[in-house]
Amino acid sequence: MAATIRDVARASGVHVSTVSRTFSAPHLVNAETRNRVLAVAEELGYRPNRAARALTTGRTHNIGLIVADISNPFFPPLIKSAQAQARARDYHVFVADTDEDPLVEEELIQTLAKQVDGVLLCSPRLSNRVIERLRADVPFVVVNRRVRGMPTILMDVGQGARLAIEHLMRLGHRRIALLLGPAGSWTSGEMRAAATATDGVELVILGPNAPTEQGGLAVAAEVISAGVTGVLAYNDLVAIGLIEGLYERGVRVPDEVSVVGVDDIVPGRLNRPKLTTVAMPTAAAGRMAVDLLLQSFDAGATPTLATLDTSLVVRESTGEARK
Amino acid sequence: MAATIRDVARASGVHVSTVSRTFSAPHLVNAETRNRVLAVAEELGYRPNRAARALTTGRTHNIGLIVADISNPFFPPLIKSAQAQARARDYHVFVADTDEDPLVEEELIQTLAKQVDGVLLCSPRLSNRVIERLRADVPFVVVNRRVRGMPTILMDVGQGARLAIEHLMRLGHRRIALLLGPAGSWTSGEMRAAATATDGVELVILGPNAPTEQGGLAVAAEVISAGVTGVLAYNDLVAIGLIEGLYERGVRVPDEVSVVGVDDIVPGRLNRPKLTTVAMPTAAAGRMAVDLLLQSFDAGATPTLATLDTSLVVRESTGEARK
DNA sequence: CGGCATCCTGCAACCGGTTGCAAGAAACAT
DNA sequence: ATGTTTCTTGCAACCGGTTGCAGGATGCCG
Repeated sequence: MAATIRDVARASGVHVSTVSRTFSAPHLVNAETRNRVLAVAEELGYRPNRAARALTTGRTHNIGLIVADISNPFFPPLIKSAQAQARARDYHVFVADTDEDPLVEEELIQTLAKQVDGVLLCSPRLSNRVIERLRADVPFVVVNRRVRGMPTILMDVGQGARLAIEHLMRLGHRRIALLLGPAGSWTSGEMRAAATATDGVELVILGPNAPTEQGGLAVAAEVISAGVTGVLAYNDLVAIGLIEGLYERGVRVPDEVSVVGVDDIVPGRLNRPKLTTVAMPTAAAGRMAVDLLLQSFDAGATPTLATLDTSLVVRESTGEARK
Repeated sequence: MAATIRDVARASGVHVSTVSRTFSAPHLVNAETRNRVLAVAEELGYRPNRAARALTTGRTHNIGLIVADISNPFFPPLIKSAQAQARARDYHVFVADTDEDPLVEEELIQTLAKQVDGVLLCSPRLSNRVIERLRADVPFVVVNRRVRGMPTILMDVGQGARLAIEHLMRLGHRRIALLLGPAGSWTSGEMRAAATATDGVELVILGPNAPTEQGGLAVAAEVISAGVTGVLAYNDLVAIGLIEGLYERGVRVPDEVSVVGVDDIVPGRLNRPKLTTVAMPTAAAGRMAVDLLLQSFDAGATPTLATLDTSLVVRESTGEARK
């Protein structure tokens, strides 16, 4: 059995409260005593039990990070930067995956609620209503979804969609398909709104689609029969799947159809043709999300909204429109 | 403030112990009382505090999952299957990423120790000695590393390496490069041992390399100057990076050099040429790891060793050796 | 009607820490 | 010598639950 604070107290001949202070408020204990306690603790291999500490302080020094699908390469950079930022602030991050299932998402939040000080909710699949209700259980920062009254990090995918469509139009494309994402996705709605608001383009909207290569593969036939020369896909995975699907049907990218993705994930850079895409500031988002969350702990709740700009990365999957 | 067990007790006119039993041992409390308590609890939005419960029971019903690099696509399938299996057993999984840093890994284990019932340690970068010491703090199951006296899941990468080399030899390759992984990697050692033990092949060993596309890109020049016609890479990411690096230098795969990866990750399937690779049974490994861990809780500690077979998936990155 | 088992509930100690309060000792001021 | 302040430490209650034990109520049996 691991040593407890009482073992250390007994072995060093002081009261448990003195041992406690040695670790959580060292300036309150005499240097000599402190050193003795530390020596004994070291010898016994004592480490404060963070869960027990949390019971009285109300602070676990952990934060939860919930993502819809950990195998989507979009998330790891965000997770990594959040983890790094948290570590620098003496916090730890627990990641959990909801499998794109709102029920699992809700259950996970409930479970995490008492074991973390706050939760980073990335690309949630839950409705705003449910999220607002759950806020009573644990503080949130929401990433990639606008929820009023809550700290939020948005990556301006609407602006990104505009960049992509303008890029395609400059290349002479007039009839463009927009591949939507899954039904509950805020991102998908933003892209649609931005695309619809653009003048001078015939828009064909296809979807909802699964946010994976499978989703892209599955929609390839529809894209061909829609007679478009340019495509803006919900994300890079869909774009990669689409290119694969087009390739299988003898349609060449970018010679016959130009494809733009969103996210700028690693596989897109390795794809052939290399993917033209809207780069999302994921690392910055992860960092800011942690800061916003920690900030929301002590400051009088001032829900902040941060909107991060996206940028277009032109590679090889887009080219001049065929006449 | 969230409702506690005492709030519920007060509001329903029973003692806290009765409320406690209503949730953790319902058969011990009268049906009528139980329903009343449940109704009050529902109304107050009461949920048992799992951390507090863990303090007395010693069971958190959480398990930790530590991986070296969450952005390596090798891990997500393992994470997902572990999570699914855990959920079915009423456990939750917390994932953490060590950034390939042994010190971070150790710190993470210490932190997790009191907040989970056990830890799945995947492809650890720590030395066996340290792992054996940390076992005192928390039960482990180790994946992809042989640690004596501990439950272990191995994927037989030695056998996989043999499959890959035999495949290359059948295609007429005689001079083959083996790209090692990072220094502390058990997997890398196993591959080397298996490759060295194979007769009839001139082996060129290159490395250690970072287990990423960067690692593959960086070693491309060396591969060319080594004058080999076949390559077995530490993993798919390295293989993809290598193919990219060879391509940049005008060397065609598989026409001039054949490349075999290890892992069978998704990007390898999307790569062009599609990657020939040694498929790892990651989903099975995740499932078994959870089972082994849960099993180690109640059973009198019987450290088990499970070795899972790998298989060769032949795609487009290997072909006949040039004469 | 007495004896006994069963069911249900309360009491109180406990898990491993934290923290407000008080008291003794030492240092300092007057 | 006395009063005041500053340090240091112990005491005990508390965080939110769980659980062994005991006792009252009820039902069953002979």
